[in-house]
Parts: sequence; structure tokens; C-alpha cells
Amino acid sequence: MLQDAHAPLDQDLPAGRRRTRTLTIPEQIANRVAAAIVNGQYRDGERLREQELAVAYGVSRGPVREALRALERYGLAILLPRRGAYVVGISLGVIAEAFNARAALAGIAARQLARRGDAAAPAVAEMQAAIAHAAALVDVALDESHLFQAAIRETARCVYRHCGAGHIERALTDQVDRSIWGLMWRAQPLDFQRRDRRLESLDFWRRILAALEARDESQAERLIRAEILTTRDSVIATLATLRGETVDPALMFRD
Amino acid sequence: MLQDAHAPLDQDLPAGRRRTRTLTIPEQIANRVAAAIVNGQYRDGERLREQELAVAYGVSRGPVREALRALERYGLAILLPRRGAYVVGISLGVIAEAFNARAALAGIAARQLARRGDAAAPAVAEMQAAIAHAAALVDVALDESHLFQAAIRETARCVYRHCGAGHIERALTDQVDRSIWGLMWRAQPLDFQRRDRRLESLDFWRRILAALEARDESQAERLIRAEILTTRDSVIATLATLRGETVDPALMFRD
DNA sequence: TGCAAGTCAATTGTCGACATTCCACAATCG
DNA sequence: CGATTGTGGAATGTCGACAATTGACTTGCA
Repeated sequence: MLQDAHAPLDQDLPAGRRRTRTLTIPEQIANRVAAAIVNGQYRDGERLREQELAVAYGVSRGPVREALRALERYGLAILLPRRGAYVVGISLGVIAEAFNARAALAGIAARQLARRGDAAAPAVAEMQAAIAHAAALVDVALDESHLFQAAIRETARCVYRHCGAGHIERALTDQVDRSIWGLMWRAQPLDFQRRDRRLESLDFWRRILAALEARDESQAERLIRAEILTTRDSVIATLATLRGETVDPALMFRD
Repeated sequence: MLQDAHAPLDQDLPAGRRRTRTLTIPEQIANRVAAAIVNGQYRDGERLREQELAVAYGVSRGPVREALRALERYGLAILLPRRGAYVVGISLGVIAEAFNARAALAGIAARQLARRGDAAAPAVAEMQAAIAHAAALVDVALDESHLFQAAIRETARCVYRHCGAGHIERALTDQVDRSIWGLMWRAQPLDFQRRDRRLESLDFWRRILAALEARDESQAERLIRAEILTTRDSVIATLATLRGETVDPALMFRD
């Protein structure tokens, strides 16, 4: 990855245009490099040089070091003392499996939530707010589509939070940054740069919400699975093109 | 933890007395602070100030930052951006459970290894070497007992490596530094500072080796469980005194 | 007297320079 | 001719200083 053109980091923008400053500089760098790895812009085993990244992102080597440590946590790089950082390539199959696993767990969570009856009320209220937030972000600029993603992610978390099964909630949300879910969420931003995909996802979630309000367990499970598997297909298709790689068709089931 | 006296780090010693330089400075600092947390020298929620640790260990804040990130990986601290690092207290119960879980898994591994017959030959050979190494280290200085521990740890790993069950081996050795096993190994050095405990452990492993050579499955399982549970009792007893804390007796079973 | 805004000290974040270590290449020796 | 050791360059490790932010304290006002 010798791409020399990078968008400026938040703090380099004029104060007026500055985005929500919740991410530290190392986190922003880690996210960008992680996205580049998932997108296949780095090859497996490729070396990540501190100075190179530092000049590319316009910071000193300190924040870059922290970012590399974060990438190691995510499982996207390995750091050898005195020998540098190296990219750990993630196959499309692993990413597809992450989506598949989440589809299964989220389906169970949605079913349980629909079954909970009155206890689902707070979940519905929170989801309405989160969906409204996402709807307001459908037409954001191309480089701010991650804000829409965050809103969708929050919508999904409402389901997990209130499904009544602590172990499922934990499996789906705990340490999201250091698990396979991180892979999934990191693969998605590219997908949400397409407006049609943002609309499609939003529509799915509105129908999921309706199914939960109607306490239709089967429909809630079916829809949330469909949303995740649709996203999987779109993400994998995009990545397959980018990376010139194919994925085992058996992983791309839709039932 | 306001302890002002610290033993010098490796690189501060004259070249002749320098220990095996396999650990980086941040790792050494992380290990010391981790031990201090497990030993109860830090209270839960206590703040870890970078500058304070830096002067205590005679380095600059850079390596300390890396050490704090490592402690976060181990689950012994949390780092809040711009707000510092805080100790995550680990109860004696959690530590005891780590020993209990390992006793169960290691017991299965030993049984399977004994059952493997000829395939166990390389394991026996490696264990003999590791035990000989440990035996040579029984009389090391107080502050080098971690070398003995490393030898014992390697002896145990021989069993896991050759037990023939990949999932057990992975559970017992994978990412040891970032899992509950890390807690266990970190709690132990204090225990191996006692010569009688070093001798006791060595004796256990010699008998375990003999049982494996004799292909006595039950004896192998019984002995490895006994070794780990004996260590558990000794470690917990030491920590309970140090920390003035008690532990649920139900966790201290011996069957 | 209670609350709010402003101020200040303390601590983390960032930077550039220097020190140390590793690796590749090359020259030498067996 | 192959293996080994010495050397040079490049990258990581470490350091001290400066900048930015936080949280607590103080001060002013209602």
C-alpha cells in the first residue's frame, strides 16, 4: 500500500468543519489502516513502517506506535520487538463467517426480544430514536458515512441490550474492537458509502422495528437475519472486486 | 502502592550480571506492575500515573505508556483517553477459578497423552529436558525464581503440546498473556520464591513424568491435578495473607 | 447560600532528536 | 566455492520538552 493521498485527520480541519471529536488520533489512524487491511490494500505479511505511516498521516511516530498496538489487538497486525509491525491478512471467508455468526446470534436475540412483550417497550423506544438518527444521516457526505454506520450499529445494539439474554448481548457487543465483530464493522464503511445501501439498511431496520412492535417473533428473526446477510453479500461482493479474491460459495448461504 | 524501593531493571545492571535479555523494558515494567496488582499492592480503581511509574522504574514515560497498554490487554487496568490508567482489581476468587479451570483441562490433557502410547515419546523426551532444566534452577537467587517458573511452565506445555487435542492445547496456551492463564502465572512467582515449593513442584512433575512413561492414565491425571491444586492453595494462601482477603471455600476443592 | 462560569495546576498527548539494535550485503577465510 | 564474520544503513526504542486537555478550585452573581 503506497497510496500517498490521505484525507486529513479531524484535528487538521478548521474548527468549524471538525467532526465529532470522540476518537483520539491513534484511534483514527488505527481505523484507517484497519480499513485498508480489510479492503485488501495491504498484502498479507506486508511491513508497516512507523515513519512511513507518520508522514502519510501527518503526525509523529508516537501516535502511530499506539495505532499499531491497537491493530495488534484487533488481530490485524503482529508486532515483533525491534523488528517492526507486519500485516495479518484476513481472508474474505473469515469476514463472511463473522457476518454469518452475527446473523445467527442476532436472529435469536430478535426472537427473544419479540417474545418479551411489555419488557420490549424500552427497546422499541430506543430503536425509534436510533432509526430517526440514522434517517437524518442518510444523505451525509461520502466521507462521513461512518456516522450513518454508527447510528445503524446503535439500532442493532438496542436489540441486543434488551433481548434478555446476557450471554448473547455480551457475545455480540463485548470488546467489539478486539473480536471478529470488529472485522465486520470495519468491512462495512465502504458499503455504506453507497446511498442505495444506506436506504436499504434503513428500510430493513424500520421493518424489524415494526415486527418487534407487532411481537412477530418469526418475522423479527427473519428480517434481522436478512439485513445482516444482505449486508454480508454486498460487503463481500465489494471486497471481492477490490481484492480480486473469491470466497467459498458455501459461506454465502441465505436461508 | 507508594512503595519507593524497586529492584533495578535488567539493563541497569552491569553487563556481567545481566539476566537473559528476552523481555523488553515495557514488558518488564508491565510484569512488575501486574505482579503488584495481583499481590494486592494496588487497590481496585487506584490511579496509575505515568510520570510516577517512570521515575519509580528509572525510565521515561514512553516505555511506561507501552506497559500500561499491556496491562490493559491483560485485563489488569483500564485506560481512559486523556484521563489516565486505573487499576482493575482481581479478586482471589477469580484467580482460584483460573487454577481450577486449568486443573480440569490439564487433567484431561495428561490422560489423553498417557493413552497415546508411542506418540507420547517425544513429549517424554522434552519433559525430561525441561525437568532437568528446572532441577538446575532449584537453588537460584530469590529474585531469579521466575527462571524456575519458566522451566516448570515449559514442562507443563510439553503435556499440552502432545496431548493430541488441539482445542485443549490452544485453550491452555494460546494468548496466555491476555487470558485468565496470565493471572495464574502472574500469581505464582511469589510462591516459587519459597524453596520448599520449588522442590515440591519439581517432585510432582517427576512423578507425572513417571506416570506418563508407565502409561498410567489415572495416575497422570490425578498427579497433574494435584500439582495445580496444590499450587493454587499455596498461592491463594500467600495472597490471602498479603491482601487480608478471604476466598470462597467452595472454590478450594481438592477432589 | 447555592449555582455557574472562569481560572489554574496537574496530567496526558505529541513531537523531534538521539541511541540502540537488527538485517542485508560483502569481504574474507577455510 | 561455501560458510562465516564484519560493517553499514535503516528502522525501532528511548528520551526530554512542549502543547493540549481535564478536573478541581475559586470567585462572582443571583
